[in-house]
Amino acid sequence: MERKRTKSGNIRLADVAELAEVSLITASRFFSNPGALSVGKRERVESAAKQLGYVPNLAARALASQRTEIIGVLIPSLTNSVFSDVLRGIYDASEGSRYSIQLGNTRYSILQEEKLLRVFQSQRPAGLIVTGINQTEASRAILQTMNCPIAQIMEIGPDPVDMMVGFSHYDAGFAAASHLLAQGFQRIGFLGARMDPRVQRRFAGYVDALKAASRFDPRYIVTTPTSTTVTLGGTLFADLLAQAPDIEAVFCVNDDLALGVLFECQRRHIQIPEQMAIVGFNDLEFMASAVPPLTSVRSNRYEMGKSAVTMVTAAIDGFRPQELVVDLGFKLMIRHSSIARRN
Amino acid sequence: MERKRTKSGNIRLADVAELAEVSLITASRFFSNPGALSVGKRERVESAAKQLGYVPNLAARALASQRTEIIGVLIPSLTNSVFSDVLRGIYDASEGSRYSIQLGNTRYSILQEEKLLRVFQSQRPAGLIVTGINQTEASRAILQTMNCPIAQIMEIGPDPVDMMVGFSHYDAGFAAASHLLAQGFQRIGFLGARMDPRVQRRFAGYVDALKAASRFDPRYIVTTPTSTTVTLGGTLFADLLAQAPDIEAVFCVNDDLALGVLFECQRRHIQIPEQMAIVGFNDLEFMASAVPPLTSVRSNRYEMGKSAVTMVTAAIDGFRPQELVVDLGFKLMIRHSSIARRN
DNA sequence: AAATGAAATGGTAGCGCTGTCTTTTAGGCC
DNA sequence: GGCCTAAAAGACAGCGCTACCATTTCATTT
Repeated sequence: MERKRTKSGNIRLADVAELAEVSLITASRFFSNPGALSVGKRERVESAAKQLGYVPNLAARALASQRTEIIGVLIPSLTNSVFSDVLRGIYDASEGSRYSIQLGNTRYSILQEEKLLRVFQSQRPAGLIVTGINQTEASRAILQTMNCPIAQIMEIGPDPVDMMVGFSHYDAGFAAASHLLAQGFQRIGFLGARMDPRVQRRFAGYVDALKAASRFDPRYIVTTPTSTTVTLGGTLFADLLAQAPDIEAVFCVNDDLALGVLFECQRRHIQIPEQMAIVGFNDLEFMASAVPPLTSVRSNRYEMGKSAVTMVTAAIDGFRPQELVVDLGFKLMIRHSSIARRN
Repeated sequence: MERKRTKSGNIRLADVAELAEVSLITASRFFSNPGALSVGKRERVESAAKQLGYVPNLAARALASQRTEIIGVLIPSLTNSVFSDVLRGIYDASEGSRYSIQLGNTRYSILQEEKLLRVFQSQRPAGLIVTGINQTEASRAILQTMNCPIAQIMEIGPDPVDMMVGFSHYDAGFAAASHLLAQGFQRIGFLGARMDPRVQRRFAGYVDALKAASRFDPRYIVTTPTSTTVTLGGTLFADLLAQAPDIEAVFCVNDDLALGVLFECQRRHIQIPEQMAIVGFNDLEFMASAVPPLTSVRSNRYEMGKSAVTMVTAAIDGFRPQELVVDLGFKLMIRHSSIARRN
């Protein structure tokens, strides 16, 4: 594989064109629209590029064409497995397209989100995916000026910036609490950690469900701004038991907390569901194989990521979806941990 | 905020320079080396940029300067929480620097890795982080030509492409098995899933430890190429029990499998550790709060990501680390699940 | 006051590619 | 064979920025 030395030492498209004995622009077309070349030239360019080991320069392409093939993605956490699933959907969908993903981690801070948005601005992304509907005023302003399709994911709400894919966390929280009420539980606790906007809406759903049944009591609620762990689930549950020993059931705002509660119950020899019902949120894989299997609220996280990319890429290509707001819903996975003792 | 209309409709550095009444290059320097400007001009450029809402164009910058501030990262999985931790380290470290991360998901395929490497080539990244030491020949060749600092992470081994941060999975597997042997367990099973190169090296460590103690028996081994889940842990354990009912202990190649084994034992009323000892791998957070707490091998995943970025960025800036291969080690976290019944 | 050198500023030429428009060639029809 | 149309190929300018080198400014030294 002999190397042509050019001024800069890099192999440029011009070198390929020269070797293939075609014009620069014809070589360029080979990469953007090979069908436009005659068979002979197509083959010549192809073999010349291969022979020289030509690698296109994306920066030059972006500058000349005034567009990129980058989709910026902003998520609040990398460790939370909820977002791993969303990301997997995003990366899976992007692989089928010509777009690549630029990921930013906001760590649940809307200020960090704003900062990352400014970085994205410099990249001129072709599309954008952001988490949630609680952006700062400045972030909203930036989004408005970015002039590219934008999807807000994880939840749906009023006043979308552009497109939305998610579900109602309020409804999901309401459904979880209602399920426990329907099973005949009366004193239903709430365990919450890292009270981000979506968690708070689940909480609001829980509160309203209990109030509607005249079962609401602030003594049943334990929350902390700390981030979630399994161990924390045990700790919070211990706090809840201390402040409301008569508690019958507990709705955990995510599955890690629920697992922590399960372990704490095992430690204290509390029977599930006979002495304590448990409902989690997200329906991570382990919930179904726990002993006993734990009830949870399943959301279509993978689908959410995938749809977001599909919608954004379609919009980039000029096919804006009919429905700009897509509700992917949720499903209450009722398992042994929340089946009524009486009823 | 009035807008200057230029030919392209975008605000360019030239517009900022014009408004600030300085030359183009002075405006450019404001962003690359503000200290080189006199106070007066610095302020004029700053306010002009702000007034116009100027956003630098990274593609143009990359093209003109012939370098980028992108660090490419290739990992095999987004759902495996091992890599979430590594990624968190990577993103945390990158935030302190001026570099941004471009992430690729290889899904444990070295062919996919090769493909993504070609994509990265087009971006001309300033540095690269790849997972493991098992690349294809072609991938190695690409890495060689990329002419930027490269860190291989997760494990260490012979023949580094450039730099390495990790630990010996063989030693860790050997240590886990040795611990069980030292506790007096004689029939020690192995549960493995998604047998990637690192898992296989852990397995080799287990095999050699048992062979050294003359305790090796292939009947004690159950593996599957399927990807890991908690549920799978239970299933594999059931298979192991079926083919070797006299098993006393089990070394699980990761913590999800170990949790599955725990649940399966609970289901079958098998006492841990009296009737069955369990050792996991990775030491995910839940291991310590399980009932009983589960023994595992802790690796410094977050540190691994962080160090990799630190080493790569230092190398980009011309400060190649003294030690090109960094062994971050591992730590056997001995908990109740593997404490000997006799001894 | 002249000489010196460092700091501050500017001019110019690309970086590698694609959009736009123009020219050439090939193909189809009477 | 001549004419028309479409396909294929090319010329050229310029995307927005920085590297490189040249020039100006100004404080300091003799």
